[in-house]
Amino acid sequence: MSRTFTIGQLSAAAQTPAATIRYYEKIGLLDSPSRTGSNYRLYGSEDVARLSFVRRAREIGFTIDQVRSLLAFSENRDGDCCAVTALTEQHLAEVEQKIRDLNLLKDHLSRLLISCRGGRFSDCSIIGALSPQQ
Amino acid sequence: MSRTFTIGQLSAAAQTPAATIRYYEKIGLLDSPSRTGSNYRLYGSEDVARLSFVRRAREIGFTIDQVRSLLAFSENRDGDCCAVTALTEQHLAEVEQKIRDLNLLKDHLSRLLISCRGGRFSDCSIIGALSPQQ
DNA sequence: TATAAACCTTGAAGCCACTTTAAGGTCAAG
DNA sequence: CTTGACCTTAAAGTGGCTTCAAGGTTTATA
Repeated sequence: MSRTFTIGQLSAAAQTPAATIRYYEKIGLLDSPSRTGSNYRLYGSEDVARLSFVRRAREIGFTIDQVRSLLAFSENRDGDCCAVTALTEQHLAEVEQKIRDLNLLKDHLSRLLISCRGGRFSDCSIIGALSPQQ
Repeated sequence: MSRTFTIGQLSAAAQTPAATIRYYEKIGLLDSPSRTGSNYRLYGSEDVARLSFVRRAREIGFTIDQVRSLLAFSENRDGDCCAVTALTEQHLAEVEQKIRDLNLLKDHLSRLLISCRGGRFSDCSIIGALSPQQ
């Protein structure tokens, strides 16, 4: 027989704030747990596993909707793994695009800083670069 | 004498949706403009310049609060440029941190994809990596 | 001149993924 | 028996907008 957890214990076990757990329940990402006589939420070990899964997927940047899909996939052990691979590939492509965008931005900011030789605002090349018609 | 702009014309001139212009006015990033007899907002060329400045600063990732500071700096032509440089350096540091984080994430996702050889969900190494106690 | 299309107005709600606040009820330790 | 740590809920706040609903105005066309 498995032990039970209050929301605070689940929070500690799955490294997730209690408010976030309630939020996940509210949006239907986690099932409503049973309650004690005094209306406290009461979880089991399987809830720790499920929430840890959610937390890890979120940590590596999947959206809530993607996590919903991943959870569904993970609970249908006979399905084909391709759907998971496709989701992950799509996510990877988005991450790579973000990296490209941020590298362009980084170069832009670096160039702005190099061009700036100090002095007054009226001479500031950063302000100048943001101002129109220059 | 400079020409006037309706919100739609300002929107086109500064490449910013009208709803965003109203939002910027609401949060005090842009001044309330004068109005026509029929209560339409009426802008001048200086508003095009100011909004273009805001749009460019936002495009390179400054927060609204940072843009507020940059605007204040740019209108005080006698001040010292260091404040602008400091803001830009701080922003650059944040961008560089994000790039590092995303590169770690990218490597993590790539490794997950390489390890996945297809098959059923029960064999899926991606699902496995997200599940606890593995 | 009628009318339709394209503009403008406001306030409020929606987006994402939470976090924080307010105002309480419950439980274990000293 | 009271203090403090836990739990409950609903609602509002975060950032930076976008979208919606329900109107009023102006311009182009038939």
